[in-house]
Parts: sequence; C-alpha cells; structure tokens
Amino acid sequence: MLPDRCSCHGLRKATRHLTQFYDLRLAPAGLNIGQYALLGRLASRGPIALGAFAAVMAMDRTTLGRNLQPLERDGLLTVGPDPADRRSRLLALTPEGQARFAAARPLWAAAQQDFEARFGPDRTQALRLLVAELLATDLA
Amino acid sequence: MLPDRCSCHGLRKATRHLTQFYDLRLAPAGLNIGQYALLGRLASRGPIALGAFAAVMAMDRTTLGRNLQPLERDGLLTVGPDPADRRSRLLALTPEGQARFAAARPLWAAAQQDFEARFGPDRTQALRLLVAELLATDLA
DNA sequence: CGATACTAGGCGTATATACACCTATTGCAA
DNA sequence: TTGCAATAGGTGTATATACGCCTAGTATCG
Repeated sequence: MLPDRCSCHGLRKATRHLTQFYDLRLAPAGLNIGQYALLGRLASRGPIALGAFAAVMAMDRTTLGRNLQPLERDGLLTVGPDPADRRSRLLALTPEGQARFAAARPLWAAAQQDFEARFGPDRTQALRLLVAELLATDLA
Repeated sequence: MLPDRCSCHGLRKATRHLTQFYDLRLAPAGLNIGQYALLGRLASRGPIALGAFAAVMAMDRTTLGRNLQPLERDGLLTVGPDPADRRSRLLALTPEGQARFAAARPLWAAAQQDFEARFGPDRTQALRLLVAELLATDLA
C-alpha cells in the first residue's frame, strides 16, 4: 500500500477503482457514473449551452459532445438550437432523462454511502476536499 | 471550489485535469502518462505475464492488452511466448522502449516537481497517501 | 488416462478522452 | 458597413476503459 511515486498514475489507478464500483452500482438503472453526473447537472442547471456545460463539468468540449451522443440517442436529453446564437446548441433533459436520473438516484446514494462506510468518513471528506483543491489548481 | 457531492465524479474531474497536465509535459517524448507508467514498470519488473502486469498496474486485463498495442506497434516492447505456459504471454521492454523511457524520465520528473510546487508539498503528500489507501480499499 | 474445472488471454462492442483541424456565426473596429 | 478576429461547435483520428463471450492450454480428480 505504498503511495505511488507518480501522483498522476496513483490518481488514475484510484479513479479506475472507484469508477468501476460506482458503475457497477448504477448499472441496474442503465447509467454509468459519468452519465449520471451529466444528467444530474442538466437537471439542476436547466437548458445550457454545450461549451458552458463542459466548463461546469470540467470536461473537454469534444469529450462532452461525444458523451452526450448515447444519451441523446436514447432520448434522455435533447440538443437543440439556441435562439440567441445560432452557433450555440442548448442541452436539456427530456422527461425520460429526468425519470432515468430519478431512478438512478437512490442507487447512487447507496453507492456513495457504502463507499464512505468502507473508506471511512474522515478519509472520504479529506479526499473530496483535496480533489476539489486539485481541480482548482492552475497547472498551466 | 466546493467539494463535489459525488466522490467519484470529483475524483474523475481531478484526474482528467492532472492527466492533461502530465500528458502535455510528456508529449515531447512521444508518450502519455499511462504509457510512461507502463514502460517504467516493465523496466523495473523485467519480463512479466500480461495478467500479472495488469494486477500490478491495477488495470483491467483487457484494457492493458489494448494499451500495449500502440507500444508494441512502435517497437517499444515485445509480447512473446512463455516457455513455461503456452497460454501466457511475456511482456518485455525493447532497447527502443528503454531509450524512450529514459528520454521521458526527466520530463516526468519536471512535471512531478512542478505539480508539487503548485499544489503544495503537504497536499501532494496527503493526496498520494489517500489514493493509495483508496486503491487498497476493497469495494466489492 | 480421460473428463472436467480452471486459468490466460484475445476479440467484439460500447463508451470515454482529447488533440488538431474545420465550418458557421458573431462581434468589433476601421 | 465591411473586413477580420474571436467564438461555438463538429469531425477525424488516436488512445483509454472495461464488460461479455470465446478459444487454447493447464491442472486436477476420479
């Protein structure tokens, strides 16, 4: 359990580990953790342009675009025109998307709770704070 | 800079952020951070079977197999037969692979140092410890 | 020794990630 | 107002990730 020499590699391994856990728990709802996070943010942020949404999600614009495709294909969200700017495309949840998110929510909450129980509340809290600070750190 | 409600989503965002930084720094050597980690482990672990290597790298077996393909194609490593078990395939660095890793090493060290300076030594240390503990946590 | 369970790994498929380059549209300044 | 810089997003390409299923080879037990 020695820490990795490489901060990045260690973080990537841990992320794979945790992602597999959440994905497994969300699978009965037909979502993975990335899709769950996208739908959840769209639910609270209402219609939003792709670029602005990418910034909110700390995601590359083109990655977000590709990740939206299966969700749009399955009717969980719409990618429509923006009356105020014809370059922009507005993302919005459909009723099906809201229903899917609502169905997944208790699964996510249970996964979250189980993770915290296994990893420990103090560690969980510390990790959340650290990753938020890392994300806010300008590395360029 | 509020922490994410979802531990997994926060970790994933931070990992994307850090990965982009390391990838940018390693790009002059023609490697990304994942490839750098693979070559480095192979350099120190000598010839090793794919399955055992996947366990060492905390990586899915099939993911590792796919990630090895560009490296094998570029002549940085070989995937050869195991005399002791014909099901197994032994991975080994080529001289080109060793040279590529050696060329990338100072770039990695500089990235590591710059990250630590920006994020802070205490936070860096704490993060490394936490992700190592997370990886060691049984979530199944 | 032969049936069978187990193990190592590949392949098909689907999604995730992001860079470089492109087009369409907008805004601004001469 | 027109010309050009800036912006929004898509596309091509390459790699990353992992599940389910398959084949080949190994080991074990009767």
